Amino acid sequence: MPADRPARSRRGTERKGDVRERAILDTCEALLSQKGYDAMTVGDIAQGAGITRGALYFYFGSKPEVVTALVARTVEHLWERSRATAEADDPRRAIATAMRRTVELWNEHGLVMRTAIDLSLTVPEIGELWNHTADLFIAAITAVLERAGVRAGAEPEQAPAMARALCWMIERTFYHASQGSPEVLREASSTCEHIWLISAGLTA
Amino acid sequence: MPADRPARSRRGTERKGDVRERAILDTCEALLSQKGYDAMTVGDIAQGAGITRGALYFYFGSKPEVVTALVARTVEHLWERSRATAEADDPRRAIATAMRRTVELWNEHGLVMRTAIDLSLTVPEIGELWNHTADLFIAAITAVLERAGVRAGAEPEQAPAMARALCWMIERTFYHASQGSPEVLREASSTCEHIWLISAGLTA
DNA sequence: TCAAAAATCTACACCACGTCGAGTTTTATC
DNA sequence: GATAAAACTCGACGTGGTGTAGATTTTTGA
Repeated sequence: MPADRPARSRRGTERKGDVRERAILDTCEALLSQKGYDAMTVGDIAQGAGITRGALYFYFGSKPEVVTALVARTVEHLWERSRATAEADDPRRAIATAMRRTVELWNEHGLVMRTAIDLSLTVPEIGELWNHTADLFIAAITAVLERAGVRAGAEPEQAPAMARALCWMIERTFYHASQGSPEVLREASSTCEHIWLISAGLTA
Repeated sequence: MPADRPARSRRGTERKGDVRERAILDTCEALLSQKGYDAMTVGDIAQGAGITRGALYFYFGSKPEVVTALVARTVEHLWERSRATAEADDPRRAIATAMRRTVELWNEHGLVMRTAIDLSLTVPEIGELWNHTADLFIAAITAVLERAGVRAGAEPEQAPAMARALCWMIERTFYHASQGSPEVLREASSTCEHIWLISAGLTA
């Protein structure tokens, strides 16, 4: 999306509203970590962004829409960073770097990712966003598994189904671990990596 | 909890309110499946149970409390059924029966379990209930892993940590699969069982 | 400079929540 | 089977958050 700046002239054509919009999203993220989703009121967000409630409704139609935009922003960042992941030839190496990348992502964006997961059911748009993201990861895991010799195919014991289960394992494990210290997160990552390796038939 | 009936005389000392309370919980469960948690209003529940909002607040202090009670009721049922699980000597057999049991549980109580998971963050009481349940399963998985030869100990590649990751994998996989057909659920179960077996070193 | 578009504000109506106090029914006791 | 206590029910109220409407000010671009 940030690719279609028509480059009006040179000079960033930065509308005033663009700045506000970013401020709203930033405030939303901050409040999300302080009070959580439902304790956080639209008035809080507006106040934090330096405007009134009324003004906020000029930018977003509702509270969930604000959060959806925040999730979209974050998820886009995820896609950027994960584009070239897991392309190493050696499956072991691919798995190792994928997990390292994952730890980084959860360290940076854990909060938003957790709220995305939490709201996936109640806010359909967020659900789609997150499912799409998951599908990308599942595809990547599938590729690694197949390169490691796991049979392709739709049966429950073949690569895609296993990749799906592994993806959910990683999601949920990091969801919990990212609420603790970075230490905890790294250990959780080790465990996931270990199970992934074994599942790929790369038993040490 | 249903164990401490003082057995006033013989004859069930069934207070009128007990019936109402059950009606409220049943209505809550029904509405939960129809409209979801936040669409469902306290007035709806009361109406469904044949009383007014005011009367409902005699039984429960708030909407989340109603749902918490519903989760508690269901979770208690889970504990009942899972008490004697995974006690078979042969790990393979233990894993197989555990997964079969899990499929049954999610088929029967999938809805409530999903909402319990969804509300774990926002309603602390539900979070505790669910975490406790998860801990039981993790302990059971740990036992099986160790009986299968996986090293005990707190390191990320030893039994308890692996059991935790496997538990989250199963939780999340069933969470998603239980929204689809029983067919889907059984396939998901197969995949989980397969990964669990491999992780236990019982590669077919 | 000036008109259109963008941004902001205040005020309002709405809905759901949870509380209160006053009533009615059920239960236990003599 | 009368009666006091408890269990239960109701309608009305206050509160707080949501989203909308219309008037008003600021920014933009020609």
